[in-house]
Amino acid sequence: MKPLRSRYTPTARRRLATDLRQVCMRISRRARFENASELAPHQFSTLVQLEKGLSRPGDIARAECVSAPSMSRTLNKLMDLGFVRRDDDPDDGRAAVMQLTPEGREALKRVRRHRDAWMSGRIEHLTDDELDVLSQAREILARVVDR
Amino acid sequence: MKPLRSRYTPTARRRLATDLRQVCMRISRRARFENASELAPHQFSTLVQLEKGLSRPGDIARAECVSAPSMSRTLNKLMDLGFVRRDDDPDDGRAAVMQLTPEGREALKRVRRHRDAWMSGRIEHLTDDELDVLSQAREILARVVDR
DNA sequence: TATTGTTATACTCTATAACTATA
DNA sequence: TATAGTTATAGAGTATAACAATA
Repeated sequence: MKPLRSRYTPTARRRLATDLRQVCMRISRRARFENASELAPHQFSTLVQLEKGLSRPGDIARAECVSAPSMSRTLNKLMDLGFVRRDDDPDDGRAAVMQLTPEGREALKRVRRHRDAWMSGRIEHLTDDELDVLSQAREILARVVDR
Repeated sequence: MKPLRSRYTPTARRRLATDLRQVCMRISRRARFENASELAPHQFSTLVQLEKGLSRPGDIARAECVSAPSMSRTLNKLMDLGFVRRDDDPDDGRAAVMQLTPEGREALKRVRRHRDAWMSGRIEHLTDDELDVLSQAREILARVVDR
């Protein structure tokens, strides 16, 4: 809860917000560039939706905020790459059931491994005190981004 | 400097790196969605290069890792929007000198203001102790991303 | 008649190759 | 001959509209 009197003025809070946003966006950009050739951004995030358990093309399109025809095309491409499998829904003749193949899971793992390796290299040289700060920050930021 | 004995095992460090990367990418993604209709990503980052002082189309293309024709097209669009101005280089008849217009600066400011407003809303409710952690984390992360 | 998904078509961003103008 | 930039053309992702099949 925000106390009535805070050491942080509105200006200081705004400044902190700006700095945090910028540094997060720069980290994100750099991490994304690692192994960027493995999967295009829309392909990666589509695989993530499948990993989360979404299986219907329409649901995935809505989750990714793209049109149904775009998702149709993306899923076709991912099937060509062998990362996604399509089956007919036994309960609804109109619907399709998409799922990750083992190769698709491996592709996700490879991309994440590269990104994580880059980030690990960044924090490698930090002191325990600095790691303590980042460890607490991780928890606060995770809480804050979701609410 | 990394001490010889650390409370952080290699596994704990890897876990921290992964968590930090993920939360930064999620914050980045959400912030980017704020006012996403104002400028496309490639337009925004091109304006940022001009803001940094780059003026030659070729230099900007290299900085953005896109081809010269792509940058040519992007700059034409930004000129149509009134965000960028083009002059001939007086010293080199082949070259062009691009610069931000006041409208271009305003557009950058608007996008950043929306993103910052989103981030400010996220940290608004935090306690002073939590803000202290984030304030220290901001400094550590900024140092770490550049090196 | 509504819903799921694809096909048809067009627009944008990207690239490579070819071109113009200048150094 | 090399460099700066544009034009020509093609490939990929996106959208809307129209369509097929099923509920």
